[in-house]
Amino acid sequence: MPELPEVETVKRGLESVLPGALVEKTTVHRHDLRHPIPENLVRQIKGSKFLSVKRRAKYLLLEMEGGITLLSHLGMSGSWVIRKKGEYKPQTHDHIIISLSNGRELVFNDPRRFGLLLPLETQGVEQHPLLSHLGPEPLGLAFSPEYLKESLKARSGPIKTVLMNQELVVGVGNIYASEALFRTKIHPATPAKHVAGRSKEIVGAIRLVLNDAIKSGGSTLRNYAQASGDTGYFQHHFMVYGREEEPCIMCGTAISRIVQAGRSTYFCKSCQKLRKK
DNA sequence: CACACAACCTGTCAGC
DNA sequence: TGCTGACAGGTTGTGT
Repeated sequence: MPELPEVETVKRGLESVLPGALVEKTTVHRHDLRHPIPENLVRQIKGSKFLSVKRRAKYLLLEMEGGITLLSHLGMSGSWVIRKKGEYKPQTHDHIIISLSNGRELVFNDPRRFGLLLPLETQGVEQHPLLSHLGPEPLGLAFSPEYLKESLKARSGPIKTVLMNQELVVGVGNIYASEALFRTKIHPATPAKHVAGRSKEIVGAIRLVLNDAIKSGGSTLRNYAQASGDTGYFQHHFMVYGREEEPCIMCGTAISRIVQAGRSTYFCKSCQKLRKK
């Protein structure tokens, strides 16, 4: 489920419940996620209080008392869900269950196990190898038209793939890259350097799409997106993603699907013409 | 260096 | 009904 809007939605859900809660008990059913969950995690956080919930790129950072931050990533299929104790019915692929002092349970479920949960030292956590190479936040000031222009100038790869590179800008994944490009009328296969001059539009479109999606509680395709168990509804606002063969909302032309770097890209071949330079 | 691609793992769905 | 292949919102290591 997880591009920036979905992770931001989960973050807000956790934020309303976690701060101030103490860890009473942690159960780990499976350790073998993308990185193995350290054996000492359970001991390490027992009795500790959650202080805050932050998001960096598509990562969640659960800051705890005692200088520990739980770094989490949802991968392709991960979810954090908060449930009232007693109402909890175990699900397949529930890998971690953290029982809290406020009558809730925090459950990490992840069928494909591309997700991540690592206890790190809060001090200098941004310097951790998983975070240190990340580019600017797309909704922050550092992601400026000037910055993007400079970044695109040197890249010959297709603009859609380049926008998904987390070293250039974080949080834009397969759905929102297609959606943002449709709004700029740029063909997804255009060499990035050819549209460096249109960085202002691209920045604007990315911000617009991500903000709209956050307002909608993210997109829910196959799994629950929100910590409450509710579904987001931005999927109903997709203009091109997943709409192959359906009419373009602007011109009626059938939406196309191509594969770029192994991922599906959706676009309108009439609205988004591929032009040479 | 920049880019394409496979791999990681499980579930679902279309087609035979 | 059961099998097979394609595909799924991400990231990383390897090869060219």
